[in-house]
Amino acid sequence: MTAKRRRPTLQDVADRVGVTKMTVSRYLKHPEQVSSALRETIQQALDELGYIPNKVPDILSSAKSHAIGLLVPSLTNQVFAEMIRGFESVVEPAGYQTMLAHYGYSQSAEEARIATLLGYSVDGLILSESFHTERVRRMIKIAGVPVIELMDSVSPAIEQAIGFDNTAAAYAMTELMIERGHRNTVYFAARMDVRTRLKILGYERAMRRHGLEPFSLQTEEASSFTRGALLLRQALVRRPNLDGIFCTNDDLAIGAFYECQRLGIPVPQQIGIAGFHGHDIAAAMVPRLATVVTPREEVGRLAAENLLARLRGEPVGRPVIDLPFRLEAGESLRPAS
Amino acid sequence: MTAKRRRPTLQDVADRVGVTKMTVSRYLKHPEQVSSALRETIQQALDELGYIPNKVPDILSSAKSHAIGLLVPSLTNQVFAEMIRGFESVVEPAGYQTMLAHYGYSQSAEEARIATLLGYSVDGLILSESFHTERVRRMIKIAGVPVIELMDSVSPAIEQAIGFDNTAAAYAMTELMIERGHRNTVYFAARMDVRTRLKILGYERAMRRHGLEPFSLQTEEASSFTRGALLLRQALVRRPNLDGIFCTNDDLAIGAFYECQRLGIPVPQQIGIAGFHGHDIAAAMVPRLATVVTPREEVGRLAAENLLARLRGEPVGRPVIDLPFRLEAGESLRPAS
DNA sequence: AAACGTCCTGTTACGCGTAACATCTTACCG
DNA sequence: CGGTAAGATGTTACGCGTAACAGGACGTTT
Repeated sequence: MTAKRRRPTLQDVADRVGVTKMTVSRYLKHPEQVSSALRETIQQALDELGYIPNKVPDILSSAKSHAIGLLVPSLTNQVFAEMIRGFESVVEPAGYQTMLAHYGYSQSAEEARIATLLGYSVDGLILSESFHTERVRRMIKIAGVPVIELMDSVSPAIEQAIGFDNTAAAYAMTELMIERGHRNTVYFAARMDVRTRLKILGYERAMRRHGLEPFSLQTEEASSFTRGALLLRQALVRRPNLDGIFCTNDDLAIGAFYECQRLGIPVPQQIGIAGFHGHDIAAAMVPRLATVVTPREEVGRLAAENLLARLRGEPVGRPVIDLPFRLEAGESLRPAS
Repeated sequence: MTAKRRRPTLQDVADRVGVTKMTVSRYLKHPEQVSSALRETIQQALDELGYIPNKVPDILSSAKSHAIGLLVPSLTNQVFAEMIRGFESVVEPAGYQTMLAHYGYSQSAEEARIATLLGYSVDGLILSESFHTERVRRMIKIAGVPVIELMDSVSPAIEQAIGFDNTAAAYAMTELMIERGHRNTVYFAARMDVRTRLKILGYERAMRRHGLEPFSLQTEEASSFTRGALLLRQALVRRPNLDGIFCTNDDLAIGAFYECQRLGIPVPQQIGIAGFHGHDIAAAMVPRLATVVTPREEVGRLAAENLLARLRGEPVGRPVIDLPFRLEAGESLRPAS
């Protein structure tokens, strides 16, 4: 019977045709260099054996894998899912494979993932933070692969950052809330990553600028609808007369909104609510949620384009690519006076 | 100056220490086999050079990559994001790397992704469908890697399927709706994949069983909140006197719900609404959404455990692992009489 | 002191696709 | 018909970590 047969190699195909594996290899990469008589025979042998191209030997000798490592803190956070979609829409047609890894907002996990990805010889890296351990920076320098950092537009820690200005965005939304008469607001934050800190900064600056006292509620837990509800109840205890909630993302905002509905608090009359990112649901719900619409899919696309350019040998472009955000007032803030 | 230096290899480390690369390799894999005097020197050399382990040569000679290919149709669909989370929670601590790929519900794209993943020598594959092209089945057979198919509990096309019974789940929810007095219902389907078809089947069976006429509205577009709103308007035109909506997922259901709210249609008095999957938001919204709670994270975990067992050499377990689902009546159906 | 064991390090060979170069055939030119 | 070019195929070497085996140094046993 068939003993445990191993996956066919180029040599197996070549033997069947009666040529060397080099000829078969050429047929696969540069068919025009092979005589038309052989082409048919080789194709037939490939089909019969079911040859599956093996990239590993080439990766070993060329140290190029045609794979790009993409590191995100979390996959359940929709923002990153949409960023990934943008990224892949460019990278996949270009013939590159994405190696996705996530590190759960932990710097040591990020370090380990990067080492693993570099162990597979990825040609480039996309990171979702601009703060890294010393070892991460060193590894990347030694590996010599191009790196792009996403979702912030602060100065890049390594080479190039693509994102939007979280601080300015939060500042702008806070001002809109104030303008609409929500002056005694609370900021809801979850999972204190860098971006959240930048947003809080923008919120606080805008509040102070208008002579108001900023107040933020933070939790280490991941954000979710239920978390938003919880924070709302806490906020009402600590600031009973609050008239506005600005959330670090739409999930918290929607959770808070429903909790208001349950408690019979009219939105936006008594409390105005604003979210961040502008997911599909923000525009679908009643009332439409006020939110900062961020260009996350665009961030992914641009990251891919810039990285591919680097892999083609082009130099690093602008070190910071700052994309515009957009304020959506929705119906969860009081109407403009 | 430093000419373009390449990433250090084991040989570079060995040269610096004055041993052969075999000794350094041993230090990394079996440190107890190296004299304690050398250990320090080697570690120092590793640190100084910033050696990053290279997995590629070993993948080449062992044909084992310690990576598992995970194929999902879409990353923006939350169901898969949560399944992935369950999968990684098992696979990552076990020291395996996940290579994620998505194929946008296209069979030819699935074929291409599988070839790519096998080209990287993945040790196993997780697929999110149970229907595949002949070539896919052949490739997998030739590659000889273990494969698990997810999210259905129909008989596996290849070796083993892990999931839940979509047809039974849809049947059960349809019966619940009928029991609650929603008899003139419409099924909302988007993106007609296999699972959607199985659900429609369950819906139709339950309706017919009770002497009712099933009616389903389908679209090829991806589901979304806005899509749910759209479908609701279409349904009202085609079935003006409908009294219930059963959606293939929570997104459509929520979109339909908000559209009812906009149109002034009372839910659940005039129209009852049910979703599928039981995402966080279903329990958070007001009214709580009736939905089928599916064990998607558990599916991911079990898939990982079963695949790892296979990689340890254990035989295929039960060919079909059928996990239970749960009906959540919420507040978007009329109360039990 | 011969025989054997233990501990440590070195040597050799291997995996497989491809770039670079070598070789052979055939064709066409003056 | 020698010479050269073009076209097709073969040969060689390489990438780098590791399993398997070999060998040297030292200690212990009888």
